[in-house]
Amino acid sequence: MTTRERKQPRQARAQGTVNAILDATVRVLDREGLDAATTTRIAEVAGVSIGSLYQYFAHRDAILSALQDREFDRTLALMQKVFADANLDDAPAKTVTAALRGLAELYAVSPGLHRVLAIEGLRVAKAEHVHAFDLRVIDLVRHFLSATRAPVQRRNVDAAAFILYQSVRATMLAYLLERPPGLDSERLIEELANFVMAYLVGPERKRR
Amino acid sequence: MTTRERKQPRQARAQGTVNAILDATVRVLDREGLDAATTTRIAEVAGVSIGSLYQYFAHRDAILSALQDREFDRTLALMQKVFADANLDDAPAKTVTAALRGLAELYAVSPGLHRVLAIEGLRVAKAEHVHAFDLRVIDLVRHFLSATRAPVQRRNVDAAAFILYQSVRATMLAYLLERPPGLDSERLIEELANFVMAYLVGPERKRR
Amino acid sequence: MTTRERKQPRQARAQGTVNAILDATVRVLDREGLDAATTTRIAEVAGVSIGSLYQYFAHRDAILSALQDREFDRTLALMQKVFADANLDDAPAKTVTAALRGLAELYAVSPGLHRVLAIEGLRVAKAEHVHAFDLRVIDLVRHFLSATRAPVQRRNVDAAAFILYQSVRATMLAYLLERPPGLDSERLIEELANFVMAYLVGPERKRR
Amino acid sequence: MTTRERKQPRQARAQGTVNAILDATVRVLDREGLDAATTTRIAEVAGVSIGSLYQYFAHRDAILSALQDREFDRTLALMQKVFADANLDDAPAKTVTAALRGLAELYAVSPGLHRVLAIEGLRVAKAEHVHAFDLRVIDLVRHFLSATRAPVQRRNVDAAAFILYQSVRATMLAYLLERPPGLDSERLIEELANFVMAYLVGPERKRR
DNA sequence: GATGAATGAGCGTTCATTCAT
DNA sequence: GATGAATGAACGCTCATTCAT
Repeated sequence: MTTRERKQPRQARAQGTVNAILDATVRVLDREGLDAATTTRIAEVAGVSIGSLYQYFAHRDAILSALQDREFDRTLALMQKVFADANLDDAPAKTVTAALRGLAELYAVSPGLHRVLAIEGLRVAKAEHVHAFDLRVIDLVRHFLSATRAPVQRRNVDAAAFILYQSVRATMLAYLLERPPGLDSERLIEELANFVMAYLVGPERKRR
Repeated sequence: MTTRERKQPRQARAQGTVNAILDATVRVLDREGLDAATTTRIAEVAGVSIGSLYQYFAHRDAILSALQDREFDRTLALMQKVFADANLDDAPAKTVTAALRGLAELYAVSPGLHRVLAIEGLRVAKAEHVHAFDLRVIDLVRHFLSATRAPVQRRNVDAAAFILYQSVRATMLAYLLERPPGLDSERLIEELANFVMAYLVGPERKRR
Repeated sequence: MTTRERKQPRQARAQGTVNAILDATVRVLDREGLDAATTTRIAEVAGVSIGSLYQYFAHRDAILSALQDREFDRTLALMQKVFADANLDDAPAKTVTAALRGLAELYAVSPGLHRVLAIEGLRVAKAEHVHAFDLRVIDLVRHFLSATRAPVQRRNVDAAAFILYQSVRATMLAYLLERPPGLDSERLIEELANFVMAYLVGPERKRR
Repeated sequence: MTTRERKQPRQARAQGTVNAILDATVRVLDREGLDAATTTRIAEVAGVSIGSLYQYFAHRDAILSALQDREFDRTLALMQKVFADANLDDAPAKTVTAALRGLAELYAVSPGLHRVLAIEGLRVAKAEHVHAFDLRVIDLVRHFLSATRAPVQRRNVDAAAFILYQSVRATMLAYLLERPPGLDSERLIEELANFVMAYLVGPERKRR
C-alpha cells in the first residue's frame, strides 16, 4: 500500500516526462523536420536532460515508434467508430464522408508529423509494423463492406478494401504534402467521396 | 544547390563506372534500404573506389537524383505513350488498363527502389522536384480526360486527375511493398481498373 | 562565418577539457607543425575524444582562433602597459627596451605557436582579423610617438609606427625560428634597440 | 650527334611543359589562393594532363619548391647586383634605395605568390631551405657592411645584417599583404630608407 | 611520352548513446 | 532519478598519386 502510494506520484511524473518528450518530438518534426529531430534537440525542446530521455526511451527509434503507435491508435479509434456495427444501417455516403473527414482532421493537426511517419513507415525496419496496422484498418473496411445493409457492390471485397484504403490514405497525404494549387480541401474530399461512391454504389444520379 | 561540376564520362570505361555505380545503388536500395546506401557501401557494391564515385557524382544526393530522374523519364515516357492524342478514340477501359499494366511493370523491376524514391520524394529537399514530376503526369491525365472522345465524367477534372494519379500510384506501390496475402497482381489490377472505370464512365453493366 | 553555438563549459570538468584541448593544440603546433594539427591528433594529445573536442569548438578553425585571440589579448595587454600614458615621461630607451623584452618573453614561451599564428595570419580567411590586431598595436605605437614628452623624430608618424612594429615583430620571430648561430638573444635585443633608437632619437653618442 | 639533335627538341618541349606548370601555379596562387592550387587545377590551367605534371614533378611540393627556388634565385641575383663589390664606393643611401626598390618590384609582380611562399616558408618541412636562403642574403649584407668604403657603423655586424634583412623583408611583405590605408608605397620605401640610414650612418641632416 | 580514369588514406564532422557525478 | 560531459563509430568528401591504355 505504502509502496503503491509512493509509486503513483512517481508514475505520474514519469508519464509527464514521457508526454513532454513525445510532444517535443512532434513539435520538432512539424517545425524543423526529421533531420533536426536529434535526441539532443528533442530533449532540449522537452526541457529535459538527454540522460532523462534515455531513462524513458531505450533509443531514438523508440520515440518515433511510440509516436507512430499513438497515431495508429488514434486512427484505429476513429475507424472503429466510423465502421462500427452500429452504423451498418447508415447510408454509405454518410460512412464514407465520415471516414474522409475524420482522416482529414487527423492529418491536419500536424502534417509534418504525418509526413515523417509516412517516411518512417517506408523504412525497412518499420515496414512490418506498418503493414500490421494497415491490415487492421483494411479489415475494418472489409467487414463494413460485407456487413452493411446498404446495397454496395460486393465483388472481390478483399481487393476492394485494400484499394479503397490505400487510395484514400495516399491521396489525402499527397494533398497535404503537395498542396496542389487550385485544389482546396473541401473540393478534394467531395471528389474523393464521389470516386469511392461511384465504385461502391454506382453513379451519383442513381444514389439520389 | 551548387552542383560542383563533375567529369562527364568520356571514355567507355568511365561510362561503365557510372553505370556500375547507379546499378549498385539500385541493388543496395532494393536489398538493404536507404540507410544502408552510404557512399562507401555503394562504391563497395559497385566494385569501385570511393574516389571514382565522387568523380562522377558531386555528392551522395546526386546519385539518388540521377536514379530518380531515370525513373521519372521512364514513367513519363510510358504515360505519354498511353495518353497520346492518337489514343483519344480508344475505349477508356483500354487506356486505363494500359496505364495500370505499364506502371505495374515499371514498379515490379525493383520495388525497393521505388519505395526509396517514394521516401525521398517526401524529403523536403526533393519535394519540389517530385511535385513537378507529379504535376506533369497529372497534366497528362487531365488532358486525356478533357480530350477523349469517349463519354467520361468531366466534372472537376483537376481534382479527378490528382485523385486518380495518386490513388493508382499509391495502391500499386503498397501492393508491391506489402504483398498482402491472398491478393494476386492480376486481381488487383482488374479491380483497380473497375474502381477507376466506375468513376469515369459508370458501373460495369452500363459499359458493356 | 556561421559559428554554430557550442556549449559553454559549465562544470569544472568541462573547463578542464577546453584547456586540455587548447594546450594540446599548442603542443602539437609547437612540435609537429600546422599540418599535423588535425582534429584527431589534437584530441589524441589532449587525451580527449573527438566528440568532446566538438562539444566546445564548432570547427577546427575555432580552436586556432581561440588560440590566436588568447595570444592577441596577451600581446595587447603587454603593449598597453608599455605604452601607457603614465610612461610618456620615460626615456624612450626605457620604453623601447620594455617593449622588446616583453615581446621576447611572449614569443619564447612557444615559438612554434607563434610561427603558426604568423602562417594563419597570412591565410585569407583570417587576414582581416589579424590586420585589425596589427592596427590596434600600431595605433598604440603611433599614439606614443605623438604624445611622448621626449624629443623623438615625428616626421611621418603613420609610416613610422607601421615600420617599427613590423620590423620588431618579424625580426624577433625570425630569430626564434631560425636561431641563427652566433647571435644570442641579449645581443639581438640590444642591437634591435639601437636600430630603433637611432631612428627615433639619433645616434647613441648624442643620446647620452 | 643524331642523339643530341633529337634530344634538343625533346628537352625544349619538356622545359616548355615545366614552365607552363610553374606559370600556371603562380597564376592559380595569385588569383585563387593556396587552397585552390591542387595538382588537378594546376594541370588544368597549364593545359597539361595530370599525368604529364607528374612526369616532371615528383610531387606537389616539388612544384612549390621549384617556384620558391626560382624566386630565391631572382632575389639573390638582385641582391648580388646591389651589393656587388663594384658598388663598395657608392653612397650607402644609393645602395639602400636600390635594395628597397628592387625588392618592392620583385614582390609587386605577384603578391599572392609571395604571400604563399611566406606561408610555405614557415612550414616545418621547408624551414631549413628558407633559412639557408636567408643566410646567404644576410651574408651579402654583412659583407657589404664590412667592406663598404663609406663610413657606416660597424659595431656588431652580424646582428646588424640579420636585423636589417628581416626588418626590410617583413615590412615590405606586410605592406603588400595588409595594404594599410593611408600609406602609399613611395612613402613606405622612403621612410624605410630613413629607418635604415639612421642606423647605418646617423641622422639625415648629417648625411647631406 | 601523354592521357585521364581509378585509387584510397585521411580529413572534418555528427549524433546516438553511456556513465560518472 | 536526473544531469550533461564524454564517447567513438561512422559518415560524406577531397585530393595527391598511380597506372592501364
